[in-house]
Amino acid sequence: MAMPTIYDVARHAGVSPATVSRVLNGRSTVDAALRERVNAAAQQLGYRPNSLARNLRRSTTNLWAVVISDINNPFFTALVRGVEDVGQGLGYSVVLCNSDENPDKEADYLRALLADQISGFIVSPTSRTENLAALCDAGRAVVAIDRRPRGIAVDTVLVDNEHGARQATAHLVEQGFRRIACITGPARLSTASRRLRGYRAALRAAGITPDPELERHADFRQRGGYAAMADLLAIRPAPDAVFVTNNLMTVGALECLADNDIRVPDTIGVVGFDDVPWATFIRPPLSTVTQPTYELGRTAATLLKARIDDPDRPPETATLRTTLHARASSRHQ
Amino acid sequence: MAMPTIYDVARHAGVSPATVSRVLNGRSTVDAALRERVNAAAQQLGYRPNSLARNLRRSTTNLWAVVISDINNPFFTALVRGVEDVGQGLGYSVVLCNSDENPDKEADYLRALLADQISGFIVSPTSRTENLAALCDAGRAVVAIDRRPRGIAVDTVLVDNEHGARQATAHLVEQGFRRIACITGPARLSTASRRLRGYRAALRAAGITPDPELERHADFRQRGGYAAMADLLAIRPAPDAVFVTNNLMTVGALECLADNDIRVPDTIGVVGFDDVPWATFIRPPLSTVTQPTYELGRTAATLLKARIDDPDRPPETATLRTTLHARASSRHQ
DNA sequence: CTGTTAGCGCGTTCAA
DNA sequence: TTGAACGCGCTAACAG
Repeated sequence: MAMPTIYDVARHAGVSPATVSRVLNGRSTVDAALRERVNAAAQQLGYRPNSLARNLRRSTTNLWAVVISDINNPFFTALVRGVEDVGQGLGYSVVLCNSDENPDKEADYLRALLADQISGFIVSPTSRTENLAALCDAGRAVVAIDRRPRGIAVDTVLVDNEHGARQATAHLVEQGFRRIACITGPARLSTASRRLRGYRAALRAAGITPDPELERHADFRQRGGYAAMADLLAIRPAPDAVFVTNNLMTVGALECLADNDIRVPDTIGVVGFDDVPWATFIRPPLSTVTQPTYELGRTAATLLKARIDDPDRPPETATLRTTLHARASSRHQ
Repeated sequence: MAMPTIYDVARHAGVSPATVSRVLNGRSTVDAALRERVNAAAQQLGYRPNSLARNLRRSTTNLWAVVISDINNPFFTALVRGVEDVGQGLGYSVVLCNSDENPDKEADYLRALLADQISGFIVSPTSRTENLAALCDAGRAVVAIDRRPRGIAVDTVLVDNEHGARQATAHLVEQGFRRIACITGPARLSTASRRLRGYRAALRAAGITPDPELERHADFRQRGGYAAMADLLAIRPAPDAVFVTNNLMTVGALECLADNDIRVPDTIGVVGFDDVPWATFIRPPLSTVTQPTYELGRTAATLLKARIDDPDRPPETATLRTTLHARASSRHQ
């Protein structure tokens, strides 16, 4: 029942363990006949190299860690899928950790993972960048995703948040909305501030002065979106449209509007950020700015692999584009 | 920059590596003064045991693998969260694999993971149970989740699918619907067949003979739900209600109804299975049968730990209850 | 091109 | 109670 070792295979094939190792890793060239015998023996015994031993020897693992800040957010899980697909293809397994946007939790995870000889990290960093810096100092391959870590040179994968927010807001302006509100995330996160900046830029470009009263910082979660929307509804004169800068807060905002029997888009036009599966079948269908989520994950994985293969390459930032899907929720009557 | 080893700590504390090991694992009793010195040295050096070496020596890992069949399904990701929370608390890391409902892919993963010395498996098994059986034969701790693996004794965590389906269907009957259709999953999956069975049982209990024409087997995904719904709409006389047995297919069914301008619940009443974040704010709010998803994960993790601690305990099946949330989508006019 | 040897870092014998 | 020595399974040196 015990798994066969490389010695079993060697004995079975009448060669030395080193030769088996060479055949299995294809590092060095081995005589065709021997190679054949080794492969046959391995096959026959159902041999699989013990990755613990292999990794101890190589002092690295075939593990990648993805540390995201909200496992309940489909944006992050979709992204992880992109990472996994690339990672699997390259022989890596992926472990997923949920920092919950908590720098201490993030620090704990990273410290533990550091000891686990994890070979690569993909992190959506919390505001505190020391954690990430510590990883880099320890010489680990690191890619930041979704947010730009401040003051530290590391491979990074982002979307053009400012552009996406500008698209969304300009679309609302075009439709004829004038008092456009914005619900964005915590100011300390680059995603939140960039999207807010894009929103403001689009307004200015249309000759509208951004009104601070119409801007709300919430928590990127459903509850926060709900509260911010409720808050905005109390303003007089009321906003006639709202741009919500992530998926979960959009759920909350829509829930709030429904609870208050406010008609979309008649009373308030809505554009959300991120894709949601129900965008097309709710009534009215929801206008969204979508991120290439899966592609973000793939890109991060690719960058990570490049970093692992060449630790000295200059850090790179990949910026992907968002797409505006204009639907009925933002149609001006 | 290299991480300190147990030898470094030993030298620093003026003891032997064996003593350090003993202190750190608390197996054997060590003189208090020495223990103190060792702890101080470890602390000071920032020592973390190399889990590769430790695990090679112990020939096990601190890794759990969760093999689910659809990573795009929030049901599974929520479940994984429950597993992770318990696992982390016990010192395990969790790797996530996506079998995509493909027995071959499942087999590949499990074979690979077997070689990785993974200490515990939580699997939502595809129809083919040999894969699971192989794991058990190899003496690994295994818990099946969501589906009942046929012909193999293994710890299992389920919900009472039949009960949940009966609840949903009985509720529709109570509301006055009479031609109630059911869109369920692939017949080979116990979840799909149990839910179908519960649906039929509820109809019979109400004196309605189940009509095979109103039963559809789809793929538990959005597209399949859409197609099945379209299919049902062509039937004459048309169904006046539909029970959809998972979240993704419910999205598809609702999308189909919206595309055809069919009013819910006026023309067709709808009850879905699984919770969805948008259930309450779409119009009409969606009636659902929800599973205690997170709790399912926690339960599986707890069972897994028990199995690891005592490989000889008799296999156990935990069955959790569903909850019916009756909302406007199933209100008879 | 192949075999022998050593050691990755740890936990666990066995003596003392 | 403590330390010395060994080996988990593998791969990278080094010889041959």
